[in-house]
Amino acid sequence: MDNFHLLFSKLTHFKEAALKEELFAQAKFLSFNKGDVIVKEGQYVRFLPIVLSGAIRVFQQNAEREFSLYHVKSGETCTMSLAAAYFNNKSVSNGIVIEPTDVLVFPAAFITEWQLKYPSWNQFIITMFRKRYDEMINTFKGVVFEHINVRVLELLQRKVVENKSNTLLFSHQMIANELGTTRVVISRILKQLEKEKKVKLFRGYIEII
Amino acid sequence: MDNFHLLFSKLTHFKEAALKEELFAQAKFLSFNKGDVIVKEGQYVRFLPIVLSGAIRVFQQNAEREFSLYHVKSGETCTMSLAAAYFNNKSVSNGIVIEPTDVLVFPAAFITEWQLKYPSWNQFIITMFRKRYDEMINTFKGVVFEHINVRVLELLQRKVVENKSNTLLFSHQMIANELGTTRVVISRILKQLEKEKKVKLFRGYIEII
DNA sequence: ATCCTTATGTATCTTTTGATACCGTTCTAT
DNA sequence: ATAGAACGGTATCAAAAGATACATAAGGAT
Repeated sequence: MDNFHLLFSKLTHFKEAALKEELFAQAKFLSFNKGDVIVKEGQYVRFLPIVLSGAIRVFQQNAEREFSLYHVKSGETCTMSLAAAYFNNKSVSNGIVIEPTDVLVFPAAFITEWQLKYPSWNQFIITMFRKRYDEMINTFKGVVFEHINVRVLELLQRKVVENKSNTLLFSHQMIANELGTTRVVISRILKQLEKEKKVKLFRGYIEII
Repeated sequence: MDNFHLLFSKLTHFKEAALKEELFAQAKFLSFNKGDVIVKEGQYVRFLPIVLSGAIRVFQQNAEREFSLYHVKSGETCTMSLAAAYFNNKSVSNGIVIEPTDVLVFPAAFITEWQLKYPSWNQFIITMFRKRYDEMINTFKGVVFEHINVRVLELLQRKVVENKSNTLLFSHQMIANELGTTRVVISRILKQLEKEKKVKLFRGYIEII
């Protein structure tokens, strides 16, 4: 299978032959490693990324803490970049690669152009906005209405489904960064969950029961 | 000034003459009173609202609490409705009118159709998505990184700017509902702010100093 | 005037979360 | 092998927020 078909086997949203050709013609392929910074809050965004494989974590931070807004996975784009790139504006969030990741990037100008020309591109954009809204509102609800212990357990259960595995390669610090709290708090809660026979703790990973 | 021009004096985003005509042809005018429910979480959304005057509060709730995501004001639309209406899906939030409000509503089908035909409509849609993201992320940051006393003061200061007045007609309960906490907590914090000479408290309103 | 609702003030107690500190263990790089 | 970093456990104390209860006052309706 050549690159063209490999690419579109992962990007099933796009229907129009002309769109596919344009996508292929304009795309730059980029590969990133774990820890690479894609964008920092305050930086200008001039390119729209679409993830082919791997994952990017989009998060907010202050001096002591971080919390995740969402993860961008295969076939998805980052609506924060989209909203910024469209107006040649600054990013309001940070994006960092959390596993080896292949990305396509497109110059921002095409976002609008293709929206007007290709219904499936437009649908892709709106679908992404919708998906991120849903994710953010759920996170929001968690933060406002739930205690951290509940949020930790829900996060773990969600990841079990996503990863199709009961063993999650998370350090306590990573969980703290997802949820906007500190490592000590997470360790305390995980220990309690272990007492309740809901998880088993190991160095560098957690088993959900 | 006839209705047509009155309408578009408030909706300055829309440039194309043909779009204006279509908007006018397809729109239904609706008037709401304070307290009217526009949409409830879980309801299907089949129409896109654009506010002409007044304001709609979009919020989440559980058994005991509420918190606001954003307010939809003159010239704006609700991106939550947009995302839902586009896919003929259910609303993930609640919308309630907080002052007498005039609204235009359009059948959902036109959202896409006009996006493909009219660049200024498309820009309007993306602008709204961007604006709501910014608002939600700021709220988000507040919830995760700031204590409630800071969030209360920031809310009041923001409203002073928005309303162009140092006197805000807010009850303590309203502030609690904005921020996702309880009346008692807000009363306690406001009293503290009063001691610090940052506000003056009255029945039914607050003066910001 | 009387009753009812809404708004606010405040005290008390509990729970949750945060901050700090210190420890031992495991892994990695040299 | 050894040093240093990353990881996790836990104790102690402080602060923030929540829950509950009760009181007073203002405003509206009849």
